[in-house]
Amino acid sequence: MSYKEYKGLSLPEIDKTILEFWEENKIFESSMESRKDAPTYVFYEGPPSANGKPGIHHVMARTVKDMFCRFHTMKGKLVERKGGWDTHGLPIELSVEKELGITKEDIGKSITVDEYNQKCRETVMMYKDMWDDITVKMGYWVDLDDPYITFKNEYIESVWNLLKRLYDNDYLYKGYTIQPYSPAAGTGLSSHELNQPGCYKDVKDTSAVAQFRVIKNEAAEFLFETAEEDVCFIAWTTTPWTLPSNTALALGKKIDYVKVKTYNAYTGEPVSVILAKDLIKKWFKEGADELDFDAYQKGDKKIPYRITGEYKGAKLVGLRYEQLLPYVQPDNGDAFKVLHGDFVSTSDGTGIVHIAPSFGADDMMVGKQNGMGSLTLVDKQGKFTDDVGEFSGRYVKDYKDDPNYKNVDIDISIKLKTENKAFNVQKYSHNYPHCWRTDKPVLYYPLDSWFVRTTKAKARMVELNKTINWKPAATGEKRFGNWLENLQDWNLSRSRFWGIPLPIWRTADGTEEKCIGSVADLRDEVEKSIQAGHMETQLTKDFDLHRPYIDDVILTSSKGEPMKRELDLIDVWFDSGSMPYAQWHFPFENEEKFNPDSYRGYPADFISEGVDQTRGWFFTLHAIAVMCFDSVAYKNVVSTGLLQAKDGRKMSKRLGNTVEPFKAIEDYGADAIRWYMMSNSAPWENLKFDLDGVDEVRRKFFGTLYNTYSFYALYANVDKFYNKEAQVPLEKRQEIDRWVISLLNTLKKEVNKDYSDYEPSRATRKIMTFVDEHLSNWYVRLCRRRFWKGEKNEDKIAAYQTLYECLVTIAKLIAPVAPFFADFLYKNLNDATGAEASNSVHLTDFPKVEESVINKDLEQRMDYAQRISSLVLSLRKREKIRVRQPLTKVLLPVLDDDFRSQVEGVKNLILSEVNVKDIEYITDTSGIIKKKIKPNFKTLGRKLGKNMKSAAQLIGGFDQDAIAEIEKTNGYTFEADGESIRLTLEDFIITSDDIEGWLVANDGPLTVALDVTLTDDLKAEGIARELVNRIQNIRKSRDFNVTDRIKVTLQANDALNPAVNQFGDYICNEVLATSLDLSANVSGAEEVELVDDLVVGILVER
RNA sequence: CCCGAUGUGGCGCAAUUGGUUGGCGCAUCCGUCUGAUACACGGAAGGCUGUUGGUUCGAGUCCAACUGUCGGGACCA
Repeated sequence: MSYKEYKGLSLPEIDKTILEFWEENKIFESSMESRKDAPTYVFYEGPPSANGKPGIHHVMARTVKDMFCRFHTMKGKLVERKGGWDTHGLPIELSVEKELGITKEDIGKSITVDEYNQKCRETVMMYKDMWDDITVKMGYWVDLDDPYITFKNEYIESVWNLLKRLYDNDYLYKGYTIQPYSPAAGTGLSSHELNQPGCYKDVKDTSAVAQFRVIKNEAAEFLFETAEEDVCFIAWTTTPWTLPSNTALALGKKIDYVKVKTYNAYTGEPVSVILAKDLIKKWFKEGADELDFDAYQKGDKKIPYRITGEYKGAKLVGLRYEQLLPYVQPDNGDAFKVLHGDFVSTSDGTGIVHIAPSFGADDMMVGKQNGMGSLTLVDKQGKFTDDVGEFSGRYVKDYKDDPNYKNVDIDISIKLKTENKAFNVQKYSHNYPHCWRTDKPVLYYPLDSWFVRTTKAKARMVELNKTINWKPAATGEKRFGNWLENLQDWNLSRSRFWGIPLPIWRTADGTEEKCIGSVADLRDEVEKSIQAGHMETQLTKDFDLHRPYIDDVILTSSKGEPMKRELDLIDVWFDSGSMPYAQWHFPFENEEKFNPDSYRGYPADFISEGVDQTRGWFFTLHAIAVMCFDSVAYKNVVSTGLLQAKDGRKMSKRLGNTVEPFKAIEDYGADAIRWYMMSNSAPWENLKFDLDGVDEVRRKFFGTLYNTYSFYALYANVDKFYNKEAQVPLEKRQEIDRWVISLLNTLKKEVNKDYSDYEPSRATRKIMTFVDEHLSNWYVRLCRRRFWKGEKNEDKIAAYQTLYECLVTIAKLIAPVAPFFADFLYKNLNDATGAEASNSVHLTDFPKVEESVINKDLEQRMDYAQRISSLVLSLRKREKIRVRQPLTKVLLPVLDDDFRSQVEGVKNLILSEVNVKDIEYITDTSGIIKKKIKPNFKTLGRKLGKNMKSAAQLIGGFDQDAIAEIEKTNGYTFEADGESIRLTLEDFIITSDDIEGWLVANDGPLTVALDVTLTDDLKAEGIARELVNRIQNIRKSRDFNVTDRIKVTLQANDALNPAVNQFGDYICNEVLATSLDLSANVSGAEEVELVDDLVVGILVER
């Protein structure tokens, strides 16, 4: 079978061909089947939600996942890749509500919970086909046939089992917290919802500074100068409606406070107020401290004041004050006391903070810490309860769009003013969160919630995190590490409908509760309940564990009381954090995957998601693993960066700068996109995605590789080389063969290391350099003649074998990143030769390094050759001498014998590459080399330390004689601080960058001069080579076969005579001519310009 | 406001972990080869490494502050 040849490179075409091949031959399945008894490399797929369309950033994330799974498969591991779908959560509820045109309030009214959930179930998979499609098209190998789905009963049962484990180990508790709550929508809001654009709005509210009268007792004595003095703490609030619920004040221990004597602006009564010293200027007019107190009249614009005391906050802590609006007293703790709060600042307000524990998270916290009671005088509709006097029943904000709504904040302020309790009332503009659905202001409200006591496992979580290999490390140490250090308990409750129900049942009085850990347990409990008369029948076989059905399950307590389920659902993050276990329905099935003797399925060796999952999936996986199994959930984690538009901004539909993934793949091929993404920068950097960059990858990398293959295929077919011949031993091959094989093995080694270290950009860049610079632009270019010239002898076979090995190896090295092209290349080669048994590159093993063929001397030698050639070419260019014009010699200064012998080894390569006859080495003794000396800072730094500067200056001043002396004596003795320090040759870098009387070029330590003298012989040879070139061009333009013999006739011209006479045989040989004649009159000749001003006629006949 | 990442020719990225001549690709300009026809190859030009200060004999690299960008969190009185 011959090698396939193609008209041109089309990556999208290759995608299609290879996809078809994979499907027909079940390559993905085979790649796992063939490893089924091998050690595992465990990968977890973070489930996407199929209710949104896949974007180009998913291609990025999944390329990372795919490539490491493919790599480890090739390394001989069994890599199971179970796909999954995230099916619960708010986005799904929202899209359903949007589709049906309903809101949360309608659920249970205009639509039953049953119907609602049914709709969710359908919506969840809305774009599943599209996801499956992109998965296939981008070449992501993941098991789509048997994915885990978070809404399935099996999945839920596993989650319940985890919850039960937590419950049994005292990790679950019910408690109050202050959460954002929308009275208008009647629902709590997640911080996620609050962070949606537009939620924080600038609003003008009535703000009040209230006066809290200090109770004069022993502790407070020091504040009072006279018995009648009215001393008040003043505290500012932008939500006066919380004032009736005030139970404490908070200030900072270290903050300086003052007592200021003044008059109340509204009543004109004398009063002494306490506030932070830093904030005096905010509340008192400049110069008013000099006004006459007795002259003050009620209503004066400037109110006189005097500072009459100064105290540290610590001294005020513990003092008591009179309740501001005494409608109700708290019965659940102490009240009306001054506390210390860390959060108190003097950036605004008065430095004293009004605390209503029911309406602020900080308030709640500081209140709890100090045993304070709370008042919740606003109900869930957002109106005052019945015991708030004249305010009873009034809405604290306009939640009902009532045209007659009267602002309660204002009325409360007025009441305070008239009762001499308001120090200041004014409009205040600030940023306040609003419910994104109703557009109404949010309240912070105490809500019942179930919590996971993650704080209890904090130390262990921190400890185990240190064993995880994070890419990049900073994400694990800093971002995730800091987050763990500041861990709060995990609020598990969500008051929604579509999600996993909390499996906890309680008696009405809350004295007894049960946590259910499996369906079997549930059935047992139901059985008991039936006997107790709370239920009539056992659950059906396929009983849906979702709401509303589960809510109808009533259990029975030890005393025979009915127990009802806590209505909450759990946070969907718990769903996804449970996937290691729930995807296998553990512990009800697949226990062997979790067997500590083998651990074939747990924990994961590798996961990867976007960095935004740090506090999401990465955390929940970790938390659940640590709390339930005292284990990590993953050993290696790559957190990928953001995919931005090419202008560095976020991709968004609004800006119209999104890249459509299907179209991109259709246009450029999946591999170009994958390779671009992996090679452009490390996966955790943000990627500015630019299709021009993808196109560049296609041209430069895949184009070059394709051409290299095409070249190989063209000649190998002509020579019928199918790699059946015995391998020519390396020592019998040419040096350039040994070189490229050496480099290839170095490449294998490094790529293997980079892939193993999760460093795809390093690996891909090295491969690109090898393919472009070394394989194509050096090996193939220099060896081109070997492939088409002469018989199929040993040297030719060696060349084929060498190039074949390079190409096959490259196919394997790129297979994880560019799975389509890799298989295309591999199959084109291997299908023709049958050298390996595999019919796909993805079933082969990753190439093993042959250390014995790595020859660093050889690599360095060739590096010299490449660089010296480049220098000579640049000199030619500067002198405007074309490459086809041969020259006599290159001059090369030699500083040590090693260098000379290295160059000697590649001399012929250099000479033919740059078309020069000889290399002349010049040594010291010639006297024309100018040397330069430089300190070697790396070694000198240790020896000299502070004396570096003077040493560097001294060394810089060395002349040729001094340098010669150093070389002769192998060093130099340096005097400093009365000490003499012996420096060796190693401490200097001696180079030669000039040759007297010659034009030179240099590159680092290399220096090259070119003899540009042209003799008649050289000119004739130059012409001969130009002729060869022109005749070849004519052959090509006539579409002659590469093997056709020709007859050449030249229009006679004196300038051609020397060339034809001396180099006629050479010309004939090169162009496969049987004759080469000069004729005075050639008809049908092509007129061609040979060199400047020399036009000749050439006739080429078959 | 807090935390993290990041800032290197016009653009996208490197720099052996602190060593003195800061590389590569694209784009630009000028050329050139080829029995690989793929806009391939070569060359040139292009930089006060965000700013300021510090540590050090020596800083793109370490530290601090500031500043721009991105992300995460908090947003309260």
